[in-house]
Amino acid sequence: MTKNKIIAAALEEFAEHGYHAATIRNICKRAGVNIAAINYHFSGKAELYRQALEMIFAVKPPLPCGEKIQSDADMKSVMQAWIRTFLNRGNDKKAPESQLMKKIAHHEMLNPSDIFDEIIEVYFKPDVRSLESILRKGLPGDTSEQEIKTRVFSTLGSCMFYFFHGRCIEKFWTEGDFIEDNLDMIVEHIAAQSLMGLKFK
Amino acid sequence: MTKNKIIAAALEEFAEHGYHAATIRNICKRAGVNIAAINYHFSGKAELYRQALEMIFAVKPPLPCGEKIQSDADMKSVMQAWIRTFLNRGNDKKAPESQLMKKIAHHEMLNPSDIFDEIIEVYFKPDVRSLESILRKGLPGDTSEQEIKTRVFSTLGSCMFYFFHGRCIEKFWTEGDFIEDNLDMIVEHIAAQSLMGLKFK
DNA sequence: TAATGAATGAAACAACCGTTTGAATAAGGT
DNA sequence: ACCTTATTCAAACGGTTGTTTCATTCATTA
Repeated sequence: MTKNKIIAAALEEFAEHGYHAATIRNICKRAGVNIAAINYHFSGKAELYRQALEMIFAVKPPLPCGEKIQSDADMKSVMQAWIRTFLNRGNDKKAPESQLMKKIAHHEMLNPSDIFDEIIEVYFKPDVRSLESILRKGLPGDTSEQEIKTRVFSTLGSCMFYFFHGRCIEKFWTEGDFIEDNLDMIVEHIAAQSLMGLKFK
Repeated sequence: MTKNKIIAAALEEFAEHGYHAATIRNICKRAGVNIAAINYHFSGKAELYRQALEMIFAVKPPLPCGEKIQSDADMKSVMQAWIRTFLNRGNDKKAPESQLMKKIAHHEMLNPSDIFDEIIEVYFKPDVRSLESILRKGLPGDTSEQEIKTRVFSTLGSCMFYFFHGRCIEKFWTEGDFIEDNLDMIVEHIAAQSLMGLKFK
């Protein structure tokens, strides 16, 4: 199917260069189709991008929330599961397109298109709400909203750093894949920091 | 001075759109000069970008390191100072160009130019080393290098989240400037998480 | 087999990019 | 005043972008 070949090539091109810097000539060369195919199968570059994003963000493994937490041990394991699943979203060995999703998301984070607001709303915001619900399980009822937000952001920050800037880490210390080699320790450490001072109640 | 006007306009344009998407026609319109001035005063777009980056990354407030830490209280205050200064790098009210630096750094993080490796080396890596030296002051001598790195990255992650994605935070919960309104609490919270389980020795 | 609509292909389109040209102007020294 | 140099300007350059055109090929159905 020509349409699928184009979308697959487009995802690679958009992931590498972002929307503006990507060219339909490169996309067509990758896909092995004629340039005119873009305006035939889609109505143009913009619509191709929209459909490509719709496809890459279509499926996502669900993140655990705090609903069924009944103890401190639950809280710890659910938090670790949340972090692990979040990090895995951009590095799923069984799903090579996860890497493309991560790169495209990174481009969009810097240079948001009209579609991205919707993606944040549908794809990303529920995950943050899940994280929030986990933390609330361990926070006193009278905790200020600001403190809750700060805790959420700090956890999210650590995760997003590994999620987005993972490849940049190599520039500082390591040779090889630091994250993959130390994933268990990283997850445990972020979880421990996130749950610092918290007790199930 | 025409050259300065061009650089000032270029910094705004590069910050907003990144190197590739920025156009010299827009830069010249901003600066109120003719298009040919770019190739007269500089040798082209690339050299203009190089000089603009050299200017915006020229000065940076130094970050404290762990050298003179003598107690747990020192460790806490130095860590808080490090975090506060780091966050302030991209939000200095007394230096409006800090916002431009932050945006340009963000673009470079995604789409690194040849110059960026040098900037990381000269501008950014020493800061990470400072953070590392602070943490080492509270870690047992037999702590594994992996754990030290993980601690550094987690702290760095929280900071960089607020540094880079601060404006994106509003999309989730808040109206207004969450970071500025709650800076003290954020700094204290990140510091507390970072020093979790650490004791001066 | 003939006819119809979908899909592809080579070539050209206007618009924009960074860069260059060459003439016009401004500034400074003798 | 003059000459020399530095600076500005409008216009055009070649190249690349997304898009369009229109003839050709392919697949399907009658």
